[in-house]
Amino acid sequence: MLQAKEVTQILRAHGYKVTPQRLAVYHALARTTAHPQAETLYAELLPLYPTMSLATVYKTLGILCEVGLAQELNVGEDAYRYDANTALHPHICCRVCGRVDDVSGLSLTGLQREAASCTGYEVTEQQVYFYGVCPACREQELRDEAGQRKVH
Amino acid sequence: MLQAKEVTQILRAHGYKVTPQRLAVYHALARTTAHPQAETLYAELLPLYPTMSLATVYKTLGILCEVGLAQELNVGEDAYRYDANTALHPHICCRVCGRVDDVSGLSLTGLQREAASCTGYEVTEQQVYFYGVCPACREQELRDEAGQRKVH
DNA sequence: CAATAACAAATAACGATTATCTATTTATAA
DNA sequence: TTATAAATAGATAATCGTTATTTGTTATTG
Repeated sequence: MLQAKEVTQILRAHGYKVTPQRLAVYHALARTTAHPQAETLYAELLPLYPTMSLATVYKTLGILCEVGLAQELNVGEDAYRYDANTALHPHICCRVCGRVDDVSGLSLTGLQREAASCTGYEVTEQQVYFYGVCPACREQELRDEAGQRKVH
Repeated sequence: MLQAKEVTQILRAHGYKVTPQRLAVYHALARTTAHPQAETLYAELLPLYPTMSLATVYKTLGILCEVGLAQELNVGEDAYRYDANTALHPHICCRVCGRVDDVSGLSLTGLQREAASCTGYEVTEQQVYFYGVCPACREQELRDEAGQRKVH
């Protein structure tokens, strides 16, 4: 998570003005690893910035992605998610509760090179998404099964 | 690409009726490797089935995904793409022309196991997307650069 | 201090997808 | 084959995430 000073520098370097709203969106995003949607960030910021509009959140997120302070995720929901961690790393999404977590400790740079040689593309980016059931939901499922067995 | 008879069996086995429209959507999708959007399939089918509506295409694609005859892709566009090849394989998307190709010859099963052990999730699916510039667009870019040099 | 440009907020617009409703078609068994 | 019940297709409208537009405000520069 970058400091306000660094964020300011980066925005200015790309010709964008620095406003309290923009810093607030960045810090709300950088403070969490929950990969929120625009709507979630908006709801979180509204108490602090009662005049902020959802359109401003979207526009700011677009700018943050453009200048390399965030990345956009799409796990197949109806809405985008955002991540202030722009390092190359996979994400994993729980099919039960919908949470999205980072996956750290997988080396993916080899994949990119392989993909380039398979396809003839010049490969510049990649996104890796896993889907399954998170630990909390797995436990819940085990509890549910146990409960059902008692009923029978 | 499965034959109509097999598709019929699979749909019936899942309790769905088999209609000319459903077979047509499946075959239009299975015939191509371009990973079309619903709109594209609709435009392709309209001359053959003048009464078909876009809603029917969407509903049919949803059913095909549910019964395992297709999968849904999302490379970050505003619309979903669909693929009748349901085997686990990555996709690669050209940032210039937007085309989406299959990547074959990458082994991904190890990744899934690694992700499970990193996160504690039970991992059931994955999607791998690469982004870059396709061979055709790379050539075009080279030609454009050559042209610019002449002008100077 | 004036002039200019960029901005935030509000609103409307847009477009992909889904829900609803009705007439039609399919599957099934007599 | 044909009658019947259930499921479907198509038309239409609705929904919702996202983007464009407009207008008044703020910040910056000379």
